[in-house]
Amino acid sequence: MGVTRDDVARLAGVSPATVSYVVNNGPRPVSAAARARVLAAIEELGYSPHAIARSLKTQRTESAGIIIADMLNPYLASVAQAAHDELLQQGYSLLVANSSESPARELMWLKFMRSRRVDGLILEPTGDNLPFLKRLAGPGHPPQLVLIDRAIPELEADTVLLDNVGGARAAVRHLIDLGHRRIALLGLPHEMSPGGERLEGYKLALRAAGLPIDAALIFEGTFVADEASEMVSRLLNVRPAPTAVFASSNRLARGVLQQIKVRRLRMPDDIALAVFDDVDYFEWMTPSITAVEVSGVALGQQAVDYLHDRLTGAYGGPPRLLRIPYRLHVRESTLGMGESAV
Amino acid sequence: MGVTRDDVARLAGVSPATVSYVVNNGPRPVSAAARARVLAAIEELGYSPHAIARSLKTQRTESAGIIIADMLNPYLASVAQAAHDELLQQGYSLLVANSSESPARELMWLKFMRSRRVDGLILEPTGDNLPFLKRLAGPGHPPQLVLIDRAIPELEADTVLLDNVGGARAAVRHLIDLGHRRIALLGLPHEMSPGGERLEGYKLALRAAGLPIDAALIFEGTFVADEASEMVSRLLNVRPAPTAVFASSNRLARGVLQQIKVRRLRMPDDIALAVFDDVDYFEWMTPSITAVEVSGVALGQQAVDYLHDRLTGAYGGPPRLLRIPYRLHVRESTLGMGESAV
DNA sequence: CTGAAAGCGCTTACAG
DNA sequence: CTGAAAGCGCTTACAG
Repeated sequence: MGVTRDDVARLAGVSPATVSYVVNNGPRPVSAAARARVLAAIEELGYSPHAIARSLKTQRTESAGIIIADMLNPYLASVAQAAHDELLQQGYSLLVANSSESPARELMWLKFMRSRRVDGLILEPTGDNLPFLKRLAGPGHPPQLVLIDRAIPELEADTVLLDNVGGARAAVRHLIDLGHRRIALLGLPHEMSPGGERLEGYKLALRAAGLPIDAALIFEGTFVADEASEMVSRLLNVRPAPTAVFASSNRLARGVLQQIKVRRLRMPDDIALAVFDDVDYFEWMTPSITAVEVSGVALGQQAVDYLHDRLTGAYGGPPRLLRIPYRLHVRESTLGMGESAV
Repeated sequence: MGVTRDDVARLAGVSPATVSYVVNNGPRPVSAAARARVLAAIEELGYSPHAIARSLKTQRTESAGIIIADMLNPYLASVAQAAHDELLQQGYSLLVANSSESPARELMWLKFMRSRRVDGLILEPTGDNLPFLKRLAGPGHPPQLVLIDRAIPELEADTVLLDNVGGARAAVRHLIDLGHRRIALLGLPHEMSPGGERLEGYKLALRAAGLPIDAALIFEGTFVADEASEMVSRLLNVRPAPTAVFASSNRLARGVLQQIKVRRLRMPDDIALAVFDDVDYFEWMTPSITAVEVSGVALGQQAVDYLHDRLTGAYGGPPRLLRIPYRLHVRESTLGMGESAV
């Protein structure tokens, strides 16, 4: 706006320092008379303190960044939203960025966040850029790094993950309990921790039931939505045919729904479906979709809490790791319409 | 990180100014030898230019803000994502904030964005805070304001809206063409432009067909999702019963799906449904849902283009207003399963 | 092609 | 309770 602290000081007839003390409510007292004159001058001029200049002096920006793969994914959107709300409570703002699963873009954003001197950084890592991250996340100096969703064991950083193994195992066990013996896995890339761990949960459930692990039923997908449908198409053509599918993400589930529609199949009679990651619509679709719910809100809040502990010095110990629990919602896509408890 | 331009200058054996000229590639030439020494020193020290300090001097932050009602709404998420991507192209970062439909929270964010000196601000306004916005959006000084989704005629600002009237009219006309005579409207708050305009489109379609406008069939909702289901419940109890519903938002549509599920109704036989705002799942549900698609991506990009024009001085004229066109996707929730063209 | 220096708008120790 | 002043890390006109 062009109006600075000095303008306010001049109009109020005090020193610039006094204006600062009024604006910041401290750290030293200001007489009631001077305060009143300053506040009146601020009002009259429409003065807005320059947060950028303040940051330069204080060496804190009161801001955090979050880099996620895709804010259109409702799960990640809820993580970002929760982080946003939680940070707001603590007086921080949030810079949201999309890596789009691209390591190059991730690196660009990492550099950007560093140049903007964010106090904290929440990262859903692509898995690359390890050397850069190691330098960035050195202890003591900002930004304070918290990893979410995907583990990077080589990095000394607080991490919040999902209980991928538990959730996948529970979903597949549920399918087995219903009598399914040929259960296909629609997986995320196995080399990343969510993909690998959901695959592991799938295998554990089969093994526990004494069922064979058939490589022909295991499909490894990418994050690209369009590929899902084609992959499901191949999956449905396997013989003997699978009677159930466990989809490792809501994106992959969409591919299943798409093929079911195109082929005019019925759930669960022709094929049963269970999904990792619940979406609002799953509950109100017909048939409703059985899904493992993992709270993006809980994950986002936890990440901010970890950040906050470090930033305030409330915690200074070794890296922490926490897993957000899952909840299995059994619905009509596995149970059938008649038995539904809606 | 603590390492500053002066550290680099010292190690490279040049003046601090020369470091700046290398980092910024100008505005004056640097000898190849000096450049090489500077680059080596930057690499060795891990120097990261301090964007905050730079902003203070240049008076530009190369950042923009967006304040939307709710980033969990897939439509608004796509707007934010598109704005993010478009700004990225132009070297800007984006600060995302949620007003949650709260004027107080909106005001807080407006002040925050101003104090952070964002160059541009994209706002989906709650409708309040007009005096503050008027001062904020004075011509010439930052932040440059662009309104989205909701008009505020009293404000001199570029605005990007949806073709609410056209989209609603097309959907209701489609229902009329199928023979429906009692069509209920599930509306957004009428006093805001999207709610009012979608209501107007509904009325226009009825009038054009010579049908009466029955106040008993018009429901005015809020943005709270939970209320939708209860409102739909009342709607379905109107006698004579409506044979079709036009839902003015994806949130409201969820309430319809919920009641349809609870009451075990069939679409479109018991009740037909058309929705303003398409959601990915609508296409793959059974029955698939007829919806008016409005591109959040187009809206986000257009908002950024408006911003960019102003920021670069490419446009300096009077406020502009643009409406994003709609597209009606006719699906099974109105057409029936047999006739579907999937 | 290069350096010394002013200044962006603040905070806060120093001195009264 | 208050003011004058140093300094945060940069950019860029000024002078050579």
